Amino acid sequence: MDNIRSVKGTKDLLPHDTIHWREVENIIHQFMAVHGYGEIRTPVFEDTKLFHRGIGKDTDIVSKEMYSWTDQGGDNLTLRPELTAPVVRAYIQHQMGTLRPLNRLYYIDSLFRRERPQKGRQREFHQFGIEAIGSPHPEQDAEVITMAYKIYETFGIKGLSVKINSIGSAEIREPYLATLRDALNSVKSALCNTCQNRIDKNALRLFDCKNPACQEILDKNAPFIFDHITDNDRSHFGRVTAILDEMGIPYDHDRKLVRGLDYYTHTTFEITSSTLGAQDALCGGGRYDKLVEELGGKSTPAVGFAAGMERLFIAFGDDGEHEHSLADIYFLTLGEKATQKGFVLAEEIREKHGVSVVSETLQRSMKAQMREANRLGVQFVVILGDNELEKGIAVVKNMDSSEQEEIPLDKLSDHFMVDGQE
RNA sequence: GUGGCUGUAGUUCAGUUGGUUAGAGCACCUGAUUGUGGUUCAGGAUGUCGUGGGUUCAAAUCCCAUCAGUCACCCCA
Repeated sequence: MDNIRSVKGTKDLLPHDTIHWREVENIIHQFMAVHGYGEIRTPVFEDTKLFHRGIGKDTDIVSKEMYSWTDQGGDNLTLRPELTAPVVRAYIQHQMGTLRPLNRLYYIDSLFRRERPQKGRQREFHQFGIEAIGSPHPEQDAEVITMAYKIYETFGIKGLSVKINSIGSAEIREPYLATLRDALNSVKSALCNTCQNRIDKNALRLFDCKNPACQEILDKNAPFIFDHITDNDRSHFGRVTAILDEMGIPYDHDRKLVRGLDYYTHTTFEITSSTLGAQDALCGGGRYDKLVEELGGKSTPAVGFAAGMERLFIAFGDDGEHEHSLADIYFLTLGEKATQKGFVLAEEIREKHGVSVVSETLQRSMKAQMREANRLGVQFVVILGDNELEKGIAVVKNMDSSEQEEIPLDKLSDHFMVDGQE
């Protein structure tokens, strides 16, 4: 009989992990609050059509990585593989655009993609990200990129590299792709198979190919989309970089940076860290001026980024090996009566002072309980046995100094108030 | 979906050219201290050697398959 284990590509977060996750999440929440972004939480599953329309049918995500199923009522549903489309769906559904001209939103949530797991990639993973919906102006692009950079900086991540590019407005996409195909037709046979397929299906993505031979051919023959964008697009990009310069954000203009999802327009960017390995992207994002309209809303420009939580933890180079105290006080009891009384007193201490108190429920020996108290890293142990109960006192032991004193039971909870204020 | 590497105790790993009772550190438990932890000392428990088949007198060890983990490709966070 095989034991059931977590599904491939999914992970349990144990207390040892969650303590670390919560620290990071708290910093993110605080960071977002300071920037005036409000949290949004959307359902883990959506109508499959949302992703078909939002992400693009020919993308890898939609064509082969989604967890989709038909439920008992015949609805076609999908576990969200990304969060921009759901957030935009919610934005439209709740007519958030009518409340104010600009909505600044952020999220920390889990996503699902059926890929082969490897370092920095799971089937269920977590992202935090922001979506600023409503501003067409370069200031908004700059704010988003600055925030992405700054949050990694506050986390102390080393080896950061920001790459940015512009793929222009949607109107120039088709004419550009036509010239790109023309330019490559003569050398098509020299490209790798996937590149040859992409020429027709998703030509922009040619630039993502890591095959050195393909790259060489592209360098020689392929025109960059950046050189085909309009003057307006170019000045938009210039404003974005000017603000980044002013903010002291280091970046590289990477003309080959085109991103994988169909909805991007104008600015695209990515932050990588050299500490990560093969999956080196910490976060990616850009402007998506057509998506709101695409999903049935009023034409509204937007910018955002999505950042991988698991990759952030890898970049920390820290598996959460911190020694955290799980409790402040261990309530050691010996015998049935003392244990019962101890439950009442422990609760009194919790209620009065809000400190964490752990009671004994294993009926262990004193030695075993002391060892447990030490393992938990508590500062105090309250000892209550028959002897103490008879005398109406409890022994309070300070685990650092090993000193102990007798405290009358009716003064026990007050005793910790004094100590807590030291 | 494709390829490489790895599966031995809770965990990290050792286990010689196949050889009979499969080991160590850490962790855990008990005792020294009949009611006092973290140090020390003494002792203890724990394994379908990932699973299934094959070769052999004999398999943790060799072969095949399968599953799982991991890294990389693809792609992305």
